[in-house]
Amino acid sequence: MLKLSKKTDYAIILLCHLGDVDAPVSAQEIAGNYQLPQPMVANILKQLGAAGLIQSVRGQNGGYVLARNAESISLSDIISVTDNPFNLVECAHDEELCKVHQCCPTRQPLVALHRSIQRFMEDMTLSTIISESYFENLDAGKTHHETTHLS
Amino acid sequence: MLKLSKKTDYAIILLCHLGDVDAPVSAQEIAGNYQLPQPMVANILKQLGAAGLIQSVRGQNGGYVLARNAESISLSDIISVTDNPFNLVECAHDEELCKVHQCCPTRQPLVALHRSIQRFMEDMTLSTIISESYFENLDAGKTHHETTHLS
DNA sequence: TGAAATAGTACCAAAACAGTACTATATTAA
DNA sequence: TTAATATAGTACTGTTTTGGTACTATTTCA
Repeated sequence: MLKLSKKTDYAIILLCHLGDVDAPVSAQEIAGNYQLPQPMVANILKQLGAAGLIQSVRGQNGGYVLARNAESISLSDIISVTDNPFNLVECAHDEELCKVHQCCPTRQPLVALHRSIQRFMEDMTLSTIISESYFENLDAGKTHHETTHLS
Repeated sequence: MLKLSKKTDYAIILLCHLGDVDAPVSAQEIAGNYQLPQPMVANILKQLGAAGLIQSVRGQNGGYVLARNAESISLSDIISVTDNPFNLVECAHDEELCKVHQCCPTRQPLVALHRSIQRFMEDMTLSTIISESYFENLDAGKTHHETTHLS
């Protein structure tokens, strides 16, 4: 299915939060703040830490901080941690087939789609996401969330 | 996971094939031609037929034909049949939350990504796919499929 | 020393995916 | 008219992925 996993969805929220704060933020704190399942949040933060997107501070008053500035973290970076590395199609029909018959018709155009999405996700940085969500929040009172669901 | 289902992958192949031929083509014929599982192919063709993308001809010497010309069938059309209708994110964290706290930071930028992909898939028609795959096949002998896998 | 945090790992249930099976019906050709 | 070859409809199943949990160890600070 062509959609982001919840893990990715959550990860973006977590990172946005970290991008707004300077002091280390704990998993519990974020989970409470956004009403997300605490163990899930903890797990995702662990993963993001292991991937080097955020830095951990252990011990009491510990938590996580962004490891780099928000401009240098792309949506693509995030997705490769929480989803698998992005692959629109992973040549389903094996290469043998391609040799027997003509090469599968799907590859060329789907590679184009893949690249287009890939570029978009590389250009979209965490700082962009944060600033755009800021605009969103400004008139949140007016719009009243009618547009919450996509498509 | 952000990838196309095999069903969609197959569907594109099937439709490309139908776009190249005038006479009705049977499920068995296509399955044999591309070494795809015959019942799967049959099922996908059934779905594509029910969705009105292709037309069925029953009985001996029957099969399927494109119901419209290849220019008017978009990748988006195909995906909405074989995958669910495209939804990059389906607001995970429920609306209650949005009212309590600020609206989730993910929506705005992900809607942008969603729209971008959506447009791409609407602009990409079956005829485009077929012609691009034709170029691909021309030098299939030279390239020898080293670029078969994405990313 | 105890509380609060991350680190690591392993587990589990539910959903989606990929593929199969079976029965019914339509069409054509011998 | 009958057998063969198609689609039509529906339901089933095994495997993988997803979403989420649990548990133990380790680090740090008060």
